[in-house]
Amino acid sequence: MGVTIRDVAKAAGVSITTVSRVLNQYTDVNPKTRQKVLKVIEQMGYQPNSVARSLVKNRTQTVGLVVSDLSKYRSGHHFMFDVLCGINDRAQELGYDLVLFSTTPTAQKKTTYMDFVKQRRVDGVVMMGIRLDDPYTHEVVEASIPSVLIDVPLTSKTCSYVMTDNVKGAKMAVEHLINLGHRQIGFVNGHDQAAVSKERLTGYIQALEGAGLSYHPDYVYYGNFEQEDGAQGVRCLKQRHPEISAVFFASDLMAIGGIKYIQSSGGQVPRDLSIVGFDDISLASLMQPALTTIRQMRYEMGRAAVETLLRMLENGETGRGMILPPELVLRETTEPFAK
Amino acid sequence: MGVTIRDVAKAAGVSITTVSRVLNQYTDVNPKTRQKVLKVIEQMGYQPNSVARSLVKNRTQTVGLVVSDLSKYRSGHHFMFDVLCGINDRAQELGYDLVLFSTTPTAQKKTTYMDFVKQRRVDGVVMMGIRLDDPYTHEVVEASIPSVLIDVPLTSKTCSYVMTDNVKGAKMAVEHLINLGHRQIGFVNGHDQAAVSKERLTGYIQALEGAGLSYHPDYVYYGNFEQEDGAQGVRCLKQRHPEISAVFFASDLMAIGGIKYIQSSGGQVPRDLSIVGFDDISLASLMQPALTTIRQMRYEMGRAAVETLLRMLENGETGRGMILPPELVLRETTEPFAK
DNA sequence: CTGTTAGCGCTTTCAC
DNA sequence: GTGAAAGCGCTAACAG
Repeated sequence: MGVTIRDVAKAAGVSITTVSRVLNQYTDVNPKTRQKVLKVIEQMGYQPNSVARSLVKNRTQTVGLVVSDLSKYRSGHHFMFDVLCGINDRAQELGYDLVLFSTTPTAQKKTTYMDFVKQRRVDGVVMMGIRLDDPYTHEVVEASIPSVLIDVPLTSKTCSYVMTDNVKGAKMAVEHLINLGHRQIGFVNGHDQAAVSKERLTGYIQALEGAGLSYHPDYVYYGNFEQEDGAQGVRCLKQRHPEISAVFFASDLMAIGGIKYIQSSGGQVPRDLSIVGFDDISLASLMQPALTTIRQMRYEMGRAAVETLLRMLENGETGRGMILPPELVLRETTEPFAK
Repeated sequence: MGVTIRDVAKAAGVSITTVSRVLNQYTDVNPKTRQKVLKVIEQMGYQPNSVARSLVKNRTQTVGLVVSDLSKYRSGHHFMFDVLCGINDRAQELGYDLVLFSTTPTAQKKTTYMDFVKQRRVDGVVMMGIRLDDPYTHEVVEASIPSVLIDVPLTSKTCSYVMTDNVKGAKMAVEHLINLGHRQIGFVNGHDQAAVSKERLTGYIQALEGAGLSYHPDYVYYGNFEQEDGAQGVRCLKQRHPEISAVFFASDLMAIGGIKYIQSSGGQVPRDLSIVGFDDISLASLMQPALTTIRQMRYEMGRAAVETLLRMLENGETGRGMILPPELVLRETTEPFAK
């Protein structure tokens, strides 16, 4: 069915080597021969078989995107999708294909990360959605194949990472609240096996201390980035500490949960509680009231990940961290503290 | 670096043929030999090289997902992401890998659909986000490799499609409005090169006629599924036909644009205009007021697409259409018509 | 500048 | 039951 390099060679009256040469842009080919071959290729609609090429070159021009349980991110977590778009776009631009690999939790096939890499022979990997205590995590960092982690600040010779400056982001959020006059500020964080949670907590504390306020561990609630966790968080916090006048959430989804909770119990945002989220998902600006939040450059994170990966791959660069700046987006869910 | 079948054979004291046999679950292998080989494989951490395997078998165990300009769907169009998750999950379950192929509009690399398929040797393809007038469209339908189209009702021997029953969905939406007493019902449709737009228009007309109402082509506005198109649509419709009391939108995003427009011009939904959307994206339920809409089973569409594809691929089934049911989700943006 | 040759790692006849 | 050998489509020395 498919036309091979041999067919082209025969039709052009040259050896397959010569065809291979023009295919691979070698310069030592007689211009006339090149033209002839090119013409035949065109006519026959020949496309080199990348599988064969991969086999001999031992490179697939493919990067793997490993996500633990992609489907988990369906409802609302558009973080993943935007990063994915960035990865896909940049990979395409640089001539690489993207293959998805998501570990299904159901039917926990023991296809480990390394199995995937070894079998599919991807040239490099970017991972997201993994936790610090994930068994994969260290497998990747130690692996010989280049990798880039999204939101996990670990490096090795072959492993880089890309993440937002979460300390700064959290700090900006909380300082904004402080500037508005709030003094009792709660924090609904993500689970503690996410690197970002640790960083955001640090930022929260730094902002507090920078303003001479003391840090109450009891003002922090740990959720799982989901909407219901946000509702839970506000409920617990307000119940135990009615004096809290503002809450910072480690994700927009949780912030929305928090807002919905306040509203459903007869309150209003920001009148009864000032709220700042994190991410700036598209929902944030569409909400009523529109959510004040810390924007992450998701698409750019994806692009940067591929960029970094290919630099390790093609230039032999060594692993390093890359930090993207957050941005405070002022909208309608915060207002000055009114005693 | 990598351990090959030859290494395993040597270590196990058998020929590579035998190793290949146990790898491929052939039965004509002495149980003892099999055990020995298996043990060596385990010890050496051997993983068969799927590239080599693909070359000789001329099958890659890979399906391609072709999307025209994936990034376009970033803000708000979570339709794509959910379908993608479905595709990914089902493909994984069935032992196939997913490779993404999105055509970047910028730098319109002339890498056509067929080039991709021929080069990467994917076994089959699912396409989404393509238009009827897209050059790809017919290339795919006619191709020898199996394909499944999402939302484009075209079949051939090797081409199937999966889509929601859009006629019925639109009909349900409009009938709901009619039952509420509305008589002057506008329709903000998608662009007319989308198959779904045609179907939804049909449903709209059918509902009208079924209730003995007449169809005014002038009550239909054509947008591009984006938020701003919805705003535009309502503006035009209300301006030219102030008597319109309800509008059906061909996407939630447009419906939201419509709602925002009404609100920003001092009106209220549903008091001043009843609204029904289409899709049921996560935003819909989170909006204020929450959006009444027609739900599409996006994740299931993705799964069904892969299912169908693999049936063509592995059982030689011939192309066919698959229709998934829509569902009316009642929320807060519609109310009885009050003269 | 061009052709010959030897693999890349695997599956698959075909003998034994 | 098992092995030898051919070959998938291509690239990469190495000659000429």
